[in-house]
Amino acid sequence: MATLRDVAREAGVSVATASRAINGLGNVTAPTRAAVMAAVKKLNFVPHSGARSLTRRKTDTVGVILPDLFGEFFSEIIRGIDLVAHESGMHLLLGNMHGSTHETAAAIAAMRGRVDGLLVMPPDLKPELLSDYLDPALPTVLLNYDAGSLDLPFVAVDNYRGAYAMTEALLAQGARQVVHIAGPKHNRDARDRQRGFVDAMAKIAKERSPVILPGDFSEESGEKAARLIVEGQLPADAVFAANDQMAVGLIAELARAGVSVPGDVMVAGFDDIPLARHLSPGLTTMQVNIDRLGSTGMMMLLRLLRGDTLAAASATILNPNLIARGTTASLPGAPRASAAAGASPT
Amino acid sequence: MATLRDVAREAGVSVATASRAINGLGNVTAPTRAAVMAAVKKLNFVPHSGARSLTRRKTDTVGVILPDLFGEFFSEIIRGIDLVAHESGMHLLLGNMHGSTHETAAAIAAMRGRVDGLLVMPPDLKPELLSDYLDPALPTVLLNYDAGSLDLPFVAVDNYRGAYAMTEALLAQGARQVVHIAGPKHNRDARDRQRGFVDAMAKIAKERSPVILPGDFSEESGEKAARLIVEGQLPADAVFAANDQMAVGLIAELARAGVSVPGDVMVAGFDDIPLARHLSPGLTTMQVNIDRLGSTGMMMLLRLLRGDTLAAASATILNPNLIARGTTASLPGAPRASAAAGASPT
DNA sequence: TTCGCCATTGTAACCGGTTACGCTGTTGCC
DNA sequence: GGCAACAGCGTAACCGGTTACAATGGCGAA
Repeated sequence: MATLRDVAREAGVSVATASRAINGLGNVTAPTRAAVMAAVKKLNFVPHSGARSLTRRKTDTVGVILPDLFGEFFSEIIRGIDLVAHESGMHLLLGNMHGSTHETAAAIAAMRGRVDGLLVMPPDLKPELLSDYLDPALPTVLLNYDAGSLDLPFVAVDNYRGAYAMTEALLAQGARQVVHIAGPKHNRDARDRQRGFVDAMAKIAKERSPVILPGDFSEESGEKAARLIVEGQLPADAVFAANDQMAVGLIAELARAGVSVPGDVMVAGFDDIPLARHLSPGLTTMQVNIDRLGSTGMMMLLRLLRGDTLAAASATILNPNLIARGTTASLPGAPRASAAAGASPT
Repeated sequence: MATLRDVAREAGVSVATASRAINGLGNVTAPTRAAVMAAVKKLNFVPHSGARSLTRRKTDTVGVILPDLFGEFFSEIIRGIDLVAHESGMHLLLGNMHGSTHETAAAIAAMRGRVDGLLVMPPDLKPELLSDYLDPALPTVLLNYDAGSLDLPFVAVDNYRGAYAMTEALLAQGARQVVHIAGPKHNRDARDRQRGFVDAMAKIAKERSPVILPGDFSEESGEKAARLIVEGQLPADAVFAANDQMAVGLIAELARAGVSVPGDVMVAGFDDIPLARHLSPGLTTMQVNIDRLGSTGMMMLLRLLRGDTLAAASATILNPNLIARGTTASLPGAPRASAAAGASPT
């Protein structure tokens, strides 16, 4: 592979001039530049980005560290990030912590010297640990994580409010026995959603103590919950799953057992994965514009890179909105929710 | 940020020794190593991967260039790649050609010096162009692209055979008027699938000339096709869409018009996106293990990086397999396809 | 004609690591 | 005791670019 020195020799100029000509700096005569460009073509020279970024102290790359790459959630985040990164000519270096704390540290360390900034989504990490791993000199934006005590900008979804609103809506729809299927214990989203559920129940339906089943965001945990209900061990006329995945499993298992949704049991999820609107009946859920999580985070990071100092105060909270569909539509006498996408129940 | 020289000074040794101690090379005394490590801790030193890879001429990173990041297809590919990349401690640098040929060149050029190898998926690029862009010195594996004349290893899905088999199955199921919704004209997958359809029709159902509607892999083109059928302009008792996305749109629109699937029209897709099994009735489709496309490609690339010279002959062709579900289940008298996932119709 | 200024170009230091090579001091052996 | 072999460590060159600074030369002004 040709290097800049090769090009310079071929064009009969110095490396400095060759570099200037290639990068379009002003002070190069037209004929000189032409000679350099000819040499570039001839030798098939492509600049070595690694070397360039070493001296420029700028890589035009942002590191993205996600807990996993499984499923659509992450795919959408990456797409959102890429959308705005691409506009500013930035590249994406993907790191994957594969769920392990140890790997998180490794992933972050491996980014040193290859990225200008970091987008990190650490759903089940303690803030203290996180600050140990992060390099304070490296602009960093947290995704879907309320930094809390940490002085870091972040963008997150208001899971609490979303869950609260969904619970409210179910009760307004006439549900009397609302069961919540929770997500993984250590997962922040899951915990916030559960809190929203509990608080809404406490506020609106004091007399009924909230029932919470354990889950782990997988279809299987939804199925498990369904079996409890089917076998009659758990009276329920509405189930609010902490994510759509579980709701899907739940519905499938209920269908197998001949339980009608929403006739016998209403079901609601959280996330609005594309599958949700394709089920029949459609799944009522909290729409989170996942790609906006990524694009907003990336925009914040770009501002940091430009030198704007975002205070921790500059956190962005995205509000999910309720999409009412068929799975919560039919309690007799209850107001019938619109099936139109984007419609809000209030 | 601390550099290696800082560490060396702090530990009272030379940079060479510091480097050796940190990298665990043999010839360093235990006390010396301990001193270096103490300095590393104290200064919070993290090696600068950019600099390291410059001299090592090795980046431990592979570049992944995809036509786009939209939808699950790419997400699954990335997941497959990451799966095996992660095992070998490799990082992923994502490039996105955003559909434009010009950007493809830019994306490939930007990888120079930041990656050890390349995984490229250029669905609508001419081989000649591709070879212009690619650096022959950089190990490269093509994804989902038959390199043809190019002397490059690749991994691809046998779209032709898959489409052929699906068409066969529809006819065996009793269909008489099979319509194919094609994908984008310039897309290789789409063209191969169309060829498979045409050839199967020619072979098995000579008398019926194959009907082909244009499409672009989007749900909308499926809906458009549905409207043609509903309005009676196009007699059809079976539709084979070139991908699941279009099949989904088709089914939704047919449902709105009150056309029964599979009662009035059978429907089949291609890809087996997760949504497919969640529709009711389930969508019959050709299962492509998309993640395997990525993981297989990555494994081939790793072999190249290890120095094995794969001849172009080492291409891998993945065979899709037919998943029969509800949307092709009900022509009277026809053998009823099993709804079990993974079942083959023969 | 001579001087100074400016535009163009070259020399060389540097980014932050790795590593070939050489130096030193110990140890083993005759 | 003398010498070779060798382990541990340091010096400095290098990876492939960028860029501060100096050198050169052409031009207009005095």
